[in-house]
Amino acid sequence: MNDTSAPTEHTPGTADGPRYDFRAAEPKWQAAWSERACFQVADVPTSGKPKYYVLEMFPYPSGKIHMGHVRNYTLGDVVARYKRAKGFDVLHPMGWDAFGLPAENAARERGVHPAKWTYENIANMRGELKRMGLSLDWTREFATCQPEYYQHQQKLFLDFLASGLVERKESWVNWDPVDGTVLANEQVIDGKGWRSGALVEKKQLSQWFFSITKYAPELLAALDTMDRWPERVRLMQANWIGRSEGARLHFDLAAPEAGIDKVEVYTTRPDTLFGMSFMAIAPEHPLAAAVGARDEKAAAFIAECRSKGTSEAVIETGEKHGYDTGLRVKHPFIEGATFPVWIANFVLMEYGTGAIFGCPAHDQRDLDFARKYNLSVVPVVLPPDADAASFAVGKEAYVGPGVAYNSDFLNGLDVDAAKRAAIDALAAKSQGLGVVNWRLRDWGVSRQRYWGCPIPVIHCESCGVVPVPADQLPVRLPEDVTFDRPGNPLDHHPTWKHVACPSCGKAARRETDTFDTFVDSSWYFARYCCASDTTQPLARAAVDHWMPVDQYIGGIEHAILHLLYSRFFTRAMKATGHISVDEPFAGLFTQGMVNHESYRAEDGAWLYPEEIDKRPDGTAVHKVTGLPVTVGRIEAMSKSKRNTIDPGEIIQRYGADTARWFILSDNPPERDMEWTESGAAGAYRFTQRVYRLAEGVVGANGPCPSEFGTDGRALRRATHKAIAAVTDALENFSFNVAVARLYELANAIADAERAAGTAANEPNLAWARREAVEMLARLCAPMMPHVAEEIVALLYPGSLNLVADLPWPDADPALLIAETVTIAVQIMGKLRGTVSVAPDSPAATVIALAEAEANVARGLEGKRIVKRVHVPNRIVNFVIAG
RNA sequence: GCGGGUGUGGCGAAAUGGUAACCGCAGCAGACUCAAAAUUUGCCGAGCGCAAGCUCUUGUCGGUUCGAGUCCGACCACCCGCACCA
Repeated sequence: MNDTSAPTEHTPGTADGPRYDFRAAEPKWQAAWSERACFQVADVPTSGKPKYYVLEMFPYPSGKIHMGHVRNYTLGDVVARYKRAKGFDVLHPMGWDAFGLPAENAARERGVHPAKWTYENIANMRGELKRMGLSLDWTREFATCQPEYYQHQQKLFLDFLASGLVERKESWVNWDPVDGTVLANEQVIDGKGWRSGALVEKKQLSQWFFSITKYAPELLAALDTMDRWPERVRLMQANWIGRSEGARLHFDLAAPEAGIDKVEVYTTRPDTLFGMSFMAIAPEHPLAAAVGARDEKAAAFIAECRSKGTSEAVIETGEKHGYDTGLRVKHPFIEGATFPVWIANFVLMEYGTGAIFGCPAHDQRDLDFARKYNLSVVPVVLPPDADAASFAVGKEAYVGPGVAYNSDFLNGLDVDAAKRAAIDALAAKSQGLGVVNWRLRDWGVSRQRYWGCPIPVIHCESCGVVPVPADQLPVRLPEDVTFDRPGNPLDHHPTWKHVACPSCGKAARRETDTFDTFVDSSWYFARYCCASDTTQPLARAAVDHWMPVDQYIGGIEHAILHLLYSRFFTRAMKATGHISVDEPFAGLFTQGMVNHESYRAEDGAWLYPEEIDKRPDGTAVHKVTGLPVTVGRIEAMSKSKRNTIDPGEIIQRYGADTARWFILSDNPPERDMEWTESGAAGAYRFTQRVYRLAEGVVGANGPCPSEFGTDGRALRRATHKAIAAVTDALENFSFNVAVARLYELANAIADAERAAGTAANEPNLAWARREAVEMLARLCAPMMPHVAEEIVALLYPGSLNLVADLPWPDADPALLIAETVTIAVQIMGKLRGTVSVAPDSPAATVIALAEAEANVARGLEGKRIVKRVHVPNRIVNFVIAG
C-alpha cells in the first residue's frame, strides 16, 4: 500500500520524481490531523462558538467506494473544513447503513455470514475513506447492524407504539411464492419476482405500519418553510404526499349483498354526479370478494387482476378490464335511478375508498371504460362558448371549466360552485361530506428478512401482541442461522422465536419480521450527536445542541423516501420526547451523478476503460487485440456497462487531493459530471504546479512591508481579490468557480515569478509572492488539504501550525479597490471602446474621456447625442439620433 | 397526461440587467532537449478586412430597457420525477 516507487507512466514528474510526493505527504498529514484530534467535537461543546452540522448520506457497505461517494464526501468535506475555518464548531460524522439484502444474497450465493461480509466491507471502505483525507470525527462512527445501535431503534419503536404512532394492520402486498417473502414494488419486474422469476401475487398480510399519514398535513405544510431545500425536491415530496379536496359519499345498493348495503366512494368531482353511468370497485374491495364468493366468473376475474395487476403490459397500455357484477346502486339525487356495479382493474384499493362512481363525459379513464363496455356518456359540464344542444363527448373527456347542465339543482353553476352545492346537498341527506384526501399511505416496515433490526414484539395466543419490555432490549439477531432454503431464516431458526410471553408467561412466539432498512436511516443523523451514550437512543442536551443538520448532502435518488421518512421520524421522536426539532435537515444539497464514456468491442461486449487505448482523433482500439472499439455514450457509471473508475486506483496513482480537486473543478456540483482521464491528469498537474510555485518563495517571511512596486501591488490585489471571490464561491456551493479563481491566482503568481526574474529591483515583490502562495494554499485547503499543509509547512519551517487549525483568511478591503477601472463605452448599446479612469471618477470626467476616445469619437461624428448613460465604474452609453 | 429542470465555443463551463465566453480540457504553433517525457511561451466562437476595425453569435420568435445569456410572453428540443390517484 505505501508504494513510494517511481511514478508510473501516468504520473508525470521530473526525472527524479515529482517535486511534491503525495505518497509520503498524504499519510503524514492524515496522521497529524488524527493525532491532534483536529476534527473531534464534544457532544455538548463549551467553546461558545456557533455550531454547524455537516452530514453526507452514509454509505451502504457494498465493499468498495465508488466515484459517487468521492463526490458526495468531497463536497461535504469542503463545507466542513470551510465552516471550521470560519469559526464554527463543526460536527462531521460518518457511519454505515449496514443492514440490507445484498448481505443476505452474499450469504445465499457464497455461504459467507452476512455479518462477516458486512464488517469486512466496512473495514475496507473505512480505509478508502480515510485515504481521502476527510475531516471526519471518527469517534462517532457506528454501523446500523450493531446491537449497540439497533437496541435504541427498538426502544424508539416501543415508544412510538405506546404513543399510537405504530399500528398492525392487514394490507395487500406483493408476495413472491417461491422465495416466500414480501417484495417492494421496485423488486417486481414484469409482474415477476426480481430474484426468483416467479409470478408475483397480491396477498393480504398482517404488517407493522408507521402512521406517517397522521403527519401528512404538517409534512406538506412545512415544505413551504424549507427554503434551503431544492425546489425540485420539495415539489416531489408535495406530489408524493398528494393532497386533494373532494367529497366522500355513499351509494345504497338496490339489494344488499352478503350483508353489505352501501358502497362508499371518494371523488374530486361531486359536481358531475348527474353524469354518472356506472360504479366501479377495486378487485380487492370487500364487495368484490362477496360477489366472488357466489359467482365463479367474478372470482376468476378477481384472480386474474391479482396476478396480472402489476405487470407492465397492463400498466403501460392502460387497458381497462371490467366485470359486471349484476348489482345496482341507487343515485343519491335521482329518485328511482340505479346504475350497474362493475369490478374494474383500474380502480386502486389503496387510494380513496377503493370505489368510484364513473362519469365518462368528464374523466378520461371512465370514458375509455364506458366506450369499451357500451355504457352511457352524459355530459353535465358545458364548456364556455359551447352549445348545450350540440355539445357531445367523443373520444376525449372534457375536464376543463364550464357550467353545469343536465344536472337538476346544479344547473347554471360553475364547476367550483356546483361542487360546493353538491356537497351541501349530500350533507343535508347525511349521505356525504367534503373531505381532504391524501395520496400518501402509511409506511409498512415489516420485512421477512434476517439481516435487519428485529421488531421487538411477541405474539401470545392469550394476550395478543405484547411489546418486549424495554429492560429486555436489545432483541438480538441470532448468529447461527442458515440460508439453505427460501424464506426468512429467523422463522426457520429452531429456538429463537420460541419465548415466554412477558405478560402471562405462557409459551409465545417472537415476531420474526425485521424492519425495513429505511427505518435505520431515519434517525442515524440524530444518533451521531450522542453516539457514545449507551443508556438511551438520544441524549437531549447533545441532540438539542447539534440538531438540525445544517447541511445535508446526497443524491437526488433519496428525494422522496429517505428524506420523507426521516422527516416523519423526527416528528415522531419529538412526540415521544426524544428531540426538540420538527425538521431534521435545515439545508439540503443534491449532487449530480458521476458519468463516464462507455466502450464496446465489435462483438458488442462492454469494455473497461483500462482495456482500451484512446487515439488523438477520439477513436479507440482494444489494447490487446488492436481491434477498433466503439466509443459510446457518456452515462452513469455502472458495473454492467463496465464504465466504472475505481477511486482507490485513482488515489493510488494521483493522490487524494487530485481526485478531490478534479471532482470539484469540472462543473457545478448539482449537475451530472463526466470523469475524464485528461481532467484528472490536469488536476494532478495543478497540485504539482502549486507546490513548485511555493518552492520559489521560501524565506520571504516577516511583517508586511509598507511599500510595494507595481508588480507587487498588482499581485497583492490579485491575492485579496481571490480571497474575496473564493470565499463568496464557497458560501454559494459554487466550488467550480472557487477552483477557477484559484487557477487565476496561481497564474498571477506565475506572472509575478517571471517579473521577478526580469525586474530585480522591484521592492518587496518576494514578500507579495510569499503572501500570494500562502493564501493560495490556505484557500485551496478545503479542496486539497494535504498539499495545503505541505506548502504551509514549507513556508514556515519548524512551525507547528496546521492549516486545519488556521482561521479562514480575510481580504484586506483596501486591496479590493482597483487602482484604475476600465469603463466600457457603448454607442446605442454596442461596444465601441474602453477608457481607463480612477475608481469612482465623476460622471463628467468619465463621459468627456469616453467621447474623446478615438473609435467612439468616430462613431459619434455628425450625430446628435440624445442621452448619456453613466454607470459608475462600469459603463458609458451614448444614445444618438440622426 | 401532470410537475420540474436544462439549452452559451470542439468539450466541461463563467458572467450583482452593464465589455459574452473567466478558468480548465482538447487542439495548433514555438522554446528547452540528441530525443522523448516533464516544464514553458503564444494562439484558440464564426465571417469580412493588409490593418484600424466592422458584422454576426448565448435553442426559436416577440416584448420591456439607454443596454437582455440574465427580466416578461409564446414556441421548439432534450433530460428528470410522478402517473389508471377518481
